[in-house]
Parts: sequence; structure tokens; C-alpha cells
Amino acid sequence: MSIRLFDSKEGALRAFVPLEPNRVSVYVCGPTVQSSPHVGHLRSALVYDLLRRWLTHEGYDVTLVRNVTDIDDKVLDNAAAAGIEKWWALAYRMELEFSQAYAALGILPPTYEPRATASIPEMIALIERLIDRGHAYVAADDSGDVYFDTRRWPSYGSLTHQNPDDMDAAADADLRGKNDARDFALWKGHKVGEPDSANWTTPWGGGRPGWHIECSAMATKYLGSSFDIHGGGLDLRFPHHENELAQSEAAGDGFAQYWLHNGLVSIGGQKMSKSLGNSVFAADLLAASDAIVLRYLLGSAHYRSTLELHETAIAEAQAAFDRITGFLARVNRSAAADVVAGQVPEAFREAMNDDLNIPQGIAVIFDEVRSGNTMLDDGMIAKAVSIAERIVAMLDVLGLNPGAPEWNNTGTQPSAVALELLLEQLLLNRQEARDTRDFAAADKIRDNLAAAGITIEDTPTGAHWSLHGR
RNA sequence: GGUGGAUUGGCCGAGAGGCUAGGCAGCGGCCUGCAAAGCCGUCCACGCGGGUUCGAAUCCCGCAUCCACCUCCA
Repeated sequence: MSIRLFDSKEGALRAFVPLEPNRVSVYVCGPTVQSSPHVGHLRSALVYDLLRRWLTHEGYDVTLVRNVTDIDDKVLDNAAAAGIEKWWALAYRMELEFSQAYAALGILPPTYEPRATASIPEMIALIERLIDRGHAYVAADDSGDVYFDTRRWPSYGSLTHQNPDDMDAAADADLRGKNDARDFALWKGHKVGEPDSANWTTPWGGGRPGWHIECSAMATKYLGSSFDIHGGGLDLRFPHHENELAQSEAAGDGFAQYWLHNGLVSIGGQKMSKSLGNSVFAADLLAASDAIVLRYLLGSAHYRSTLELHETAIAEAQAAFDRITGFLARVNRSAAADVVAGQVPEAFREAMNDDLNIPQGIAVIFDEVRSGNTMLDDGMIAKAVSIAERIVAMLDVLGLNPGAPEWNNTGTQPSAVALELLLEQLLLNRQEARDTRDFAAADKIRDNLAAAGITIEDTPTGAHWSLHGR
């Protein structure tokens, strides 16, 4: 039983065989830190976090590199538009926002997170190799730009299965110093008015890197000239990934063996993006919901599908996830101990191995929840515990185990202790009222608590309370 | 014009020739003082038109609609 992944370049599912046994190298295109993270960025990072967790679970030693694009047209433009903030200050401020949002969602830090500005020498060396091999040229217009020569690279278009001649040739595009409209910038010559801090010296003049070259340079710098998996959002397939592939292969690198592309997040059937102005920002959504529920929601569609962020999505995800945690809480009460992780069921493994079919894996969790609840109803505690152990194992793989350290943010605060004591007393009062069949008084306590967002559940062993389903 | 992808029940969302996921919501029941939670049952499906087949949501052909990308984007 091996892992199968959908390789965008082949356009088919392929059995995953790493270059080195038991080791996997993954490069993921991270964000351009030009503005605050939105839900789409979170989903993308989450997809590769889940891939990494699954590969790790299956015994692979995973090296995950996710870059930070901290020098780019937009970074410079946005900093200039804002006024006094330096471009590097903006980039760093945004990078911190991204890191915070990732951490809030339980997305593990990558093995390494290189910044583009820290690999300029490698980019320059790569561009020199391309010039030497005749695949790149310095623009004839004295701009200092360097372009990749797409016409001299016969396989250009192979990633996205396009014939360059059929591409919409942006009729009004300014050729500048290009030989062909499809040639793309490896290097952008320094322009008057651009900050000196964004001006690096090269054999062909000062300037800054183009967008695509950084990923080729950093992927091979950290993962080698050939590595296993390259991932990123579907909207990066062209031009970004096509150009990465072209320049890396033209320079003689083997580059990525598998290309993965995650689906986008849509609102009302339309892609969420910075340029469309329909972004739902990570910070807003994290403020409006439990982070673990948001993680469940963003992981609940297959990674290649478009995920529609509809109005009631969070409430539905909360209800669904409460069903899982509700069962675990029942088991913990019955067993008077916290359940630990066991082995994942074979059906779950098969789903995950099949191109990371997490929706199918979640269905396995709910099947287990149902049978586990039945066991509890029938008083078969030991069986319920072993089911719960399997569920915790699956939740661990998905980063959704509410008992895992990254989610453990309650219980020790003074306010939580005070709440616990108050609730104990109120439940006692309610029980006394019920014992004397004073149901009006008992229900008043329950109604008051419900108004405060606290739910009471009566069980054969006494009443339990929960806040927001936890 | 080119390249990919999608259309599944009230909603979300898997599957991929016969076994008709899962969740949310709804309805009926069990349980409960009443609830809640849980369990059982239940309603509601595969965009349209053809074709192949004993059998098609699934394969083939055509059509429609939508989405993404074609050098700013996760």
C-alpha cells in the first residue's frame, strides 16, 4: 500500500516514490508578504502541513521548505503607497502576521523558512548559469533587466500543457527589452526612485530579482538540484511554476519530481484574492471562531477542490467538530482518564494514501464516533476507549486533537478555575431542586446558564456543563 | 483563441459502471420530569440530450452553465 499523489504535470495520480528511501523533500511557495494573510493563504499552508504530517506518520523524514517572498514589486509599491514605512519593515511586519496566523491554526513551522532577500547570491549565480548556457539575455535597452529566452526553450509550457503560440499574447504588452512578449524577467534593473536598499550589485548591473527566480534558487539551495515535491496554490501554476520549471531545467537542474496544486477558497463561487477585494482576512475569521474549528473547516474539503466559504460554514463545522469532541469528553468521563492515541484504522490510512483524501478520512472518524457512542450507551467502556484511541490517533494526524499541546489554552487560568467552582455550586443547587421536584427552580438555573453560552447535560452519573461545546 | 477544472439531495462535501460516504439542517421514535447529548429510523441526489451496457451519477459523444489560469495572486 503506497501513497498516491496527483501530479499536475502528468495530470494523473502517481505512486509516490521519493528520490531517497524514507526521506521526502518538499518545497512550497509561501506568501509574498505585501499585505495581511487571508483565508486562502491559510488553506494553502494547511494543505502542505497535512501532507507533511501524513508523510511523517508513514515513517518518512520530511524536509519542508516554505519560502517568504520579501522583495517584490508589490512589497515596494505598498510600502511606497503607505508613505513612511520602509519596504523591508512592511515585509517583516506582514511576515509576523503570517507566522501568527499559521501558528494559531496549528500549522507546524516548516523545517526552514528562507527569505528571498537572503538568497540573492544564489539567484545571481543561477542567472549567470542561464546566461552562459544561452537561455537568458541582458535586455538591449540599457534597463539592466535580464530575461529568460522562452523561444529557445522547447519544452516551455510543459507544466501547464500549453503551446506558447496559442497563449493570449497580451496585445498591448510593452516589449521593453524583450525578444519575445512571453519572455519573463529573471532580474529587474534598478530604476530611479527605487530605494537603494533594494538594489543589489551583479555582473550586469544593479537591481533586484524577478519573482520566479527566487523559488528556483532557494529550492535547489536547500533541497538539492532534484527534490521530491513542489507545492503551491492553483493560481501559481502559470506563470510562476511554469517559469520556475523552465529556468531550473534550462540551468541543468532536475528540479521537482511531483507538482502539487491546492484548490482555492471561493466566496459566492468566486475566487478570493487580493486583487478582487473579496478577501476574508485570517485575523477576522480567527476572531469569529475557534481556531481548531477553522482548521477543521479548511481541511474538510479535498485539497484539490475549491472550498466555498459560505455563510453558515463555521457554524456547521463547529457542530460537526463538537460531535467528535463530545464523544471524547464522554469517554474521558466514563473512563475517568484522558484517552491516549492508538493506531489509525486501515480505512483511514487507505483514504489518506489515496491523494490525501481527508474528507474520506473524516468520514471514518464519524463512523467510529457513532459506534463509540453506541458502546457508551451500552456500558461497554473498554470498547469505547479503544475506539476513542483510534479517533485520537486520526485527530493527531490531522492536527485536530483538542488535547494536543498546541490547543491547550484553558484550565489553569484563574478565571477558568473560578468558573469551575461556580458551576459546581450551581449544578449542586440544581440537583437539590430536582431532588425536591422543584423543576421550575432547576430549569431557571439551566436557562440562565444557557443564556451565558453554557450547556447542561444530564447523564446517569450526574450533570455536566460545557462552554461552546468544549 | 488556448490550457485545466467543475456541475451530487435544503446546505456543505466524498465517491467513480451493480454494495447507492460523511457532516449540518428537517421529520418520527427511544431515553429524559422537561431538555441537552446519544442512539434508531426516515425524507431529500447525481446539469441537459443522446449512446455503449443486462445495468450508467460513474464510460463515450454532443450541449449548457460556472470557475481558474494565459506573465500581479495561496
